[in-house]
Amino acid sequence: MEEEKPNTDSNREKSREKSKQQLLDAVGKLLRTKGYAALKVNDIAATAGLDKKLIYRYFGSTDQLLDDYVLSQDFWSNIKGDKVPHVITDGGQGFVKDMLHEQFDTVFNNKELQKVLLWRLSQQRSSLKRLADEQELTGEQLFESIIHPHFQEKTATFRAISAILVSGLYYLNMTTAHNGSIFCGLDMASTEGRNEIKKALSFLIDQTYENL
Amino acid sequence: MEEEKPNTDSNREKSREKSKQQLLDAVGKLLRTKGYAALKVNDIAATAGLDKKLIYRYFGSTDQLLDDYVLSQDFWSNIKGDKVPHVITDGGQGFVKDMLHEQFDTVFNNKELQKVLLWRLSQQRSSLKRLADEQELTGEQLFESIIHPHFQEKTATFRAISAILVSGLYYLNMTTAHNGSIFCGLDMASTEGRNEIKKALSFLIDQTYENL
DNA sequence: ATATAATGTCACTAAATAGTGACAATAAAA
DNA sequence: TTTTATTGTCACTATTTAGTGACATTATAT
Repeated sequence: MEEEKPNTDSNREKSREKSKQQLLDAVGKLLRTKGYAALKVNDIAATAGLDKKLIYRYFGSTDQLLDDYVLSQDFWSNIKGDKVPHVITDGGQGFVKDMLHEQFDTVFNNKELQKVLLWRLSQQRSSLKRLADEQELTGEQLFESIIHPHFQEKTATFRAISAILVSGLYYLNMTTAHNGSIFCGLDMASTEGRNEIKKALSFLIDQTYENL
Repeated sequence: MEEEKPNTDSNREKSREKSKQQLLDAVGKLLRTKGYAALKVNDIAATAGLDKKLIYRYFGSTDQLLDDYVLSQDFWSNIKGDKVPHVITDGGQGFVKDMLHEQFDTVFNNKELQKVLLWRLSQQRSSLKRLADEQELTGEQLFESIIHPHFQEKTATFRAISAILVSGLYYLNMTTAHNGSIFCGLDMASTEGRNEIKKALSFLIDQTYENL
């Protein structure tokens, strides 16, 4: 029977925690390098250099290990809303622009995040759903504290614009990672191509703030 | 040895072609209902009501059957550039808007297309790559014949804007199909939510034509 | 020192999966 | 009618996969 142990500092406890961590790390490594489809018990155990039996003993099931992994990571730490400036005089225009640019680069540079986005589109999994829900919550705070005061009854349209832009960033980066990197004639793997996207983002946000 | 047969109208030929078609249809059905990950020989054969041996005999391999399937479909028929009006007086503003709206609805209503988009993001497969390349070609004609004459040296930015909008439509529809359907607080499965997206698309395109 | 309980290893089962060889049934050709 | 070639069926192999029971090893408690 698996029971919660008091967190003594015994060798056994350390050993157990080390093994658990090795297994969680193996999940991350496989996810980054081969994607969610490669997350199979045998491979995870092999990658961790441990016996798969331990997965069942420590996590109950492969599914639980995967959920534990997802919940243990903070994929959005770079993006989260805790960077909201305290004083906002432009209705959030500068902040939103910066956030989108940063999000675009973060997803580009974070292979694991890309794989998670794809995973989330491909499989039903409660922990991934929860990720999405948490993101929605963070976004909601933003809309309520910054966007709504500025755009008032136009907030819904601003939401739609945000939805399109954010989704666009996700998809473009996923496409780049896997297929050829040309989209609408722009090379999404090149600095020039990506700068065009950033220019476009800035333009669209500026237009929205000026004319919505 | 598999050799090309003259297209006689013999019973054998008909039988063979019927079986091949049943197998191709089974691929489509599985793709629509369960996604690309469910495209396994045993399941395809079972869905077709035929022996899997025939897959190898008629297509050489499962891979080849899948490629044949992809190439046999015209996923973009609803969207293709053959709807370009002959006389354009607004630099394509109306046409581009209509196209995006239509594309948004088409992807939403076409489960198979959604699965193909996901497949394309998830696996390397020459036939899928070719799909993407063909789409690029169609787009290129549009950019050269309509967009460039109007936007001139700003064409690259317009490309970037298109890239963002089109990707956004793809991702939003994929997200809707699989996860919860709330994105940026809008319900992408509801008419209201989708209308907000369309309003936003129109707004962004109009702004681009007026102020880029 | 001995007993107990936990970690970790190994060999196994069972199911799913891809692919193939042998052969029956039958259409077309001789 | 006999021969030939093709369609379609079936049983089989080999591999991969998830999961488990038995047991050795070792740390902790008595």
